[in-house]
Amino acid sequence: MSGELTPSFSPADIEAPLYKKWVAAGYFKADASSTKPAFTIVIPPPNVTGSLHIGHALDHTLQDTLVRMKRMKGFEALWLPGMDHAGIATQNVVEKQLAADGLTRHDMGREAFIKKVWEWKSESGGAILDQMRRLGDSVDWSREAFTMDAGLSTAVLTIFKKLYDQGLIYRAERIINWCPRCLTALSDIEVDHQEDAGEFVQVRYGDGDVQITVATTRAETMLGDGAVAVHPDDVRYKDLVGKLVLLPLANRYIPIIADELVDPEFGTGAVKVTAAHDPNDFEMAVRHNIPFVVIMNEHGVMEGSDTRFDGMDRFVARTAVVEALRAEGRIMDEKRPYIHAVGHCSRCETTIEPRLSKQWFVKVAPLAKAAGEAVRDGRVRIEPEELAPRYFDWIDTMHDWCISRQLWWGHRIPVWYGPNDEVVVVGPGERAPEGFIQDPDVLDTWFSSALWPFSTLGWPVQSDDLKKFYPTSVLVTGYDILFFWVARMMMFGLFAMDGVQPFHTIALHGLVRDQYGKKMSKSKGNTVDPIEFMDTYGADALRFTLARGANPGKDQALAQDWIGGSRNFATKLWNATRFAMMNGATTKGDLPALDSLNAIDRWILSRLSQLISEVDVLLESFEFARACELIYHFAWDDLCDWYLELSKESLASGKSTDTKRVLGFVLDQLFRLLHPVMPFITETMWIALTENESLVIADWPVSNTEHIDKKAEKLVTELQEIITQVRRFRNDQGIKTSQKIPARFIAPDYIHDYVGAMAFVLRLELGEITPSAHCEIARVKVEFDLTHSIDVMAERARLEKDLSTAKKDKQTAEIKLANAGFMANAPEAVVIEIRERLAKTSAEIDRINAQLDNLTRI
RNA sequence: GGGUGCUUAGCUCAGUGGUAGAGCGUCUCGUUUACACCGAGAAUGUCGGGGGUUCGAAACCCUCAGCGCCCA
Repeated sequence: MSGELTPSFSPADIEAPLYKKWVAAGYFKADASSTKPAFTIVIPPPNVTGSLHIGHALDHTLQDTLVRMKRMKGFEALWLPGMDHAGIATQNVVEKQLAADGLTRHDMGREAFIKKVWEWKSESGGAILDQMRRLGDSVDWSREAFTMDAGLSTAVLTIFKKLYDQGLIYRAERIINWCPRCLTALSDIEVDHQEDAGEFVQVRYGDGDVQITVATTRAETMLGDGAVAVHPDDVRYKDLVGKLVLLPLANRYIPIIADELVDPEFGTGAVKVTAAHDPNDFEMAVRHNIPFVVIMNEHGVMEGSDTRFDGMDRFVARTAVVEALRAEGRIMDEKRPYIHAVGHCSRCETTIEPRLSKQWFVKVAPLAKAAGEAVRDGRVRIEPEELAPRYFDWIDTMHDWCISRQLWWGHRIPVWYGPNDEVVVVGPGERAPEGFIQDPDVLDTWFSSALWPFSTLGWPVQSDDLKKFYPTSVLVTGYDILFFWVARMMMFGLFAMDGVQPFHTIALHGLVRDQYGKKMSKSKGNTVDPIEFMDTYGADALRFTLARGANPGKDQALAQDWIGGSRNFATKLWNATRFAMMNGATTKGDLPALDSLNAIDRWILSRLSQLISEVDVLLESFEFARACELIYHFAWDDLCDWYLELSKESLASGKSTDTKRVLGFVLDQLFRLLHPVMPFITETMWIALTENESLVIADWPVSNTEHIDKKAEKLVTELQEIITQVRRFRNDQGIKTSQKIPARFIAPDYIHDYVGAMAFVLRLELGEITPSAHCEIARVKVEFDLTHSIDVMAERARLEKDLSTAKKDKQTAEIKLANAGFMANAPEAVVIEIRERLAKTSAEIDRINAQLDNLTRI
């Protein structure tokens, strides 16, 4: 039912039906055969296990804002949704379910387990998709993608083979990050470094002439030591280098070597070399031909040390080893707790164990170089640019990427091994030779997400989608996954697409923090639920709050009160629109000629025109916060507090049909401008007002420079000053709002047309009066006939306050103008401005003094 | 250790050379024919400290202090 709005705004009643309508109408569906220019965003794929958290809500709000704006601007806008298979996370979820029945994945076997995961996905996966509908995401559901889909899997095989053939994928035995709980290798970025309270002990090795004390935080690994290393220039140990020293407990002799890697300042300047259990030690061991002694199994349990510690958990062994060493009098010093950074599995928080193991790696140097260049030469822009150094810092020093995972859920590595150690990479559509066995591992989840901007568009098939929508326009994401994801997409995108970058712009936003600016975390209990917020305040209020807080690359604090404030804004708009419609606001017919309009109408059109051009520029440059701020103040201050108030008299008297048309126009344009951020409420109000089909497919407003009217703006500013002055007077005098005061205006001609409007706002009764008090600004005087005598004290206080302000302003102006340097160097316009300020404040001071004189006479 | 950002009103934050701003909170008054999820008015700041550049600095430079994030 158009043409009417319910007396109160109820988000819950309008949101779901509107979303259904939009999807049914196909507004979000992009057409690859369209002749319109393309605008593409691929969604950062949420985990299939995930649900919508407040960070998604922010990320999606910003993307939806851009996509909706571009759609209105006439672009063929595609926002492509989808999900990530999230290898470890998903496997953990399903394994946990199995564990409830006392089963492990090994009990089921690989094939059955994977089937189980797919079942889980179809039953419980993707909860986030419905939550995205709540938020109003204008994604093209017909193109929904999943990283394990057939098409995307083909993309994975294709690029794996291409990388392998060019020597960019290799298999090697290296020290990798190992999670003893997930039982898989992890890449560097899947490891979180936390400050842990550990221990730092100094252990004396050797006896008699050959003794040396080493420092360690992982005493148990000494059982696997292959050497002791010192810095080559360290005079303390010069004589010991080359000698063999007794390794306690293990009762082996190991060499003392010299290597540049050792920091002579750290600890005793001598370090133990445990080649199989530490990446730095590994490097040294390779250089010095030190044997790799593996003393721990995949579960982090001691094994193979041939000591009594075998069979102990690594942490139990740590204590036991230290005690055993102490018993031998070999502990020279110990610090406990010793706070140092320790790696933890980002999925399960288990302490990472560096482990010697054979894994597949991507050789990143050439790929990273291209990814760096694409940003350096300007093909890809990072917004805000302050974050670019962080990108370079990472990409210029990136280590080779360990891509194999000892999991079952994911893209299985397409490498087959023959009976005589032959290695064959099997591309899409190819078959492995008879008798070959496939590598059991799967690829890191980020391997497939790195292909997202083109695998979702059909690659490796040269599809219409790929031709139309690649490269994508902008990637909107939090700076926290710049390394995880963005850098990898850059590397693979440039490689797979023959140097064509995956996106033109990387627009980074910050993180949502709690109301005190603290990081949200489950352990702190300060997380918030966007769904609850939408239930309470509506999706528009949540979206507006997030967009209003989104300064490029900056974190934002969020509190429930902020969202309440946005809900209030929505209510305000709703009520203003109801009021406008009750008073006949219309969008029918042409806008009246400018010269036939009164100054108030011309003023709001002028303000609107500036708003449109400013908001447009701001949204195009990802300045969501500033754009929202401008809209908020235009709507609340200019439109509601001033334009509607100043128009009430003419609307009530029915004398102006022009105002009804202008009001309709302003609302129409405002709704268009605000629609990308608050789609639901604007759509509802706009349809009621215009009786048109949908704002989603309406045109984006264009600023009309002819509407800019400085004269009208100056006049209305003057009206605002008078009105504020009179309000202060009434307030200070304690005159009730409801009490009408007989009054008259003494003002120049150009004000006369607006005296009625002002009197209405100020509740003044115009007529011939005997004045007993007055207010005055610049060229306008308002005289009142007060039935009771005025509060002289209050009036004196008010005037004296104004006087002191004016005097201070005058003084600053005088000082400037008396400054020879200022007069000589300041630009002409600034000098004129200061002169005008001086004149204005001088007149102000005279006027106030006269009023104060008058007051003493009363 | 390397990189990077921040320090402005009680709180959270805008503000890149010309009289210090917003939201929320606070105080006073008020139901006037859209709205109390409201209106009107008010208070609140040596813009972290110290130097410098400039006619003029919250902003540019140097320096000190504190906080944060990323990486090692």
